[in-house]
Amino acid sequence: MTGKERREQLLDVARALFAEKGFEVTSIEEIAHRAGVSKPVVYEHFGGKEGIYAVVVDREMQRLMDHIVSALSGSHPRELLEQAACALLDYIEGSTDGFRILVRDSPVASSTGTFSSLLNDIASQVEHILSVHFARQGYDRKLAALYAQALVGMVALTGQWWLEVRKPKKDEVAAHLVNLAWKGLSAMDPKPRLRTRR
Amino acid sequence: MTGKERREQLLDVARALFAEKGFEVTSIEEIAHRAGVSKPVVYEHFGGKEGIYAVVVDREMQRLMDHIVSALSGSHPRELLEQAACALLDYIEGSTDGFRILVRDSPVASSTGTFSSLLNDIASQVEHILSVHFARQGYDRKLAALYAQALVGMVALTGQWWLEVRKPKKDEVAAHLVNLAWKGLSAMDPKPRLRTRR
DNA sequence: ACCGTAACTTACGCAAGCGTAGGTTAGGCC
DNA sequence: GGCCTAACCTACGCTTGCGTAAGTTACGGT
Repeated sequence: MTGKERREQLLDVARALFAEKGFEVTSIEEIAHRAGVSKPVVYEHFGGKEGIYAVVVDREMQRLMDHIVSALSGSHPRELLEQAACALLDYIEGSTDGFRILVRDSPVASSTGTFSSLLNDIASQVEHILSVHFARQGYDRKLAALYAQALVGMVALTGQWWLEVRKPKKDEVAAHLVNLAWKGLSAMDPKPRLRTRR
Repeated sequence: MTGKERREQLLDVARALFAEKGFEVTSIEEIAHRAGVSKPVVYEHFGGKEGIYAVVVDREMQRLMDHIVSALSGSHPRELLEQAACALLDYIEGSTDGFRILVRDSPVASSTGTFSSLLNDIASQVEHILSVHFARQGYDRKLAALYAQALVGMVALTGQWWLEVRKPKKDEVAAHLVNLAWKGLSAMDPKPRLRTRR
């Protein structure tokens, strides 16, 4: 097997293991073993555990960001919200393991002292979008950060839950999330539908 | 130092360490050392790492639940929401370390295979409350689970974020969360105020 | 046919950390 | 005063898992 191939295979195996057991508990030996290879091969390619983990996380972040950014085509915030929610659920469905990894906290991230979750990066993207909307509506821009966290938390935890139960269908989940975020509990649509989708 | 005292002290130390570094990374030796005592003392009291962790988590869950349950006095769902949000933020403020622990995933929890976070227990409480409201409004009760996850995720991630930035003030954060959940982005109050609080 | 390199191996050194065995202090109780 | 027990210690065995050193196969180019 060529170097490139092996490298990709190792990344696949590692992603699955990190998703299943977390960073600390996963051992390099296990990664190597499951790839049908011996330990030093992993060191050859990635230099160590942090190394391979970093690559896995980086790729997954990239993947997720691409997914979401390319989905945002609308101008109205409600459309954007809908598209973002759909994109995230698509990502969760398509890269379940990756999502599981992103949701756990990173190993060294706590060394920064600050709130670790990688969802923070996403939240700050959302914050920018919201900030524009807020300015237009006359709300305090400072509050965009708060609402961004709230929205991201809403979608992320629901996504994590949906990952297990897989019911109702994805589009329906997205429609309800948008429904809640946009209209609120007081004025919810009993049977919300997606508007921009497909 | 008497047995009871030592036990409590060890629990305090362990809570702080688990919050700071997570379960895997925290060692019994470190707990013992920081308590100014040697390893076997910890084993004497708790039998092992899982043992002391279990007690810490159990206490913290209890504490959180008590906090929230005792705060719920209203009848209108909006009041309940407001009270719950306030209670959670109070808890976060008062037991920062405990909240950090509850938010991380538990060590053996992934062995169950199912979605690990302890927030799930809270979500199912919320689900019951929502379910009543949904029935009254003619919504599909099956959807209460989804909306419960969404609401819990919203408050939890915002709480985690607020833990770091500590701004704006707690009551204000609660007011905005209720604002978003109740009225939605489309009809938000620019300067929401708490209604039931104090 | 020969050499070099790329892919991979076995085998080891080493540190961290769990859990335990056995011994030591000290204070209450008869 | 002698004894028992509760609280604690030092010291050890053992496993796991990281990272590395040195050797082996196989294939392509000259």
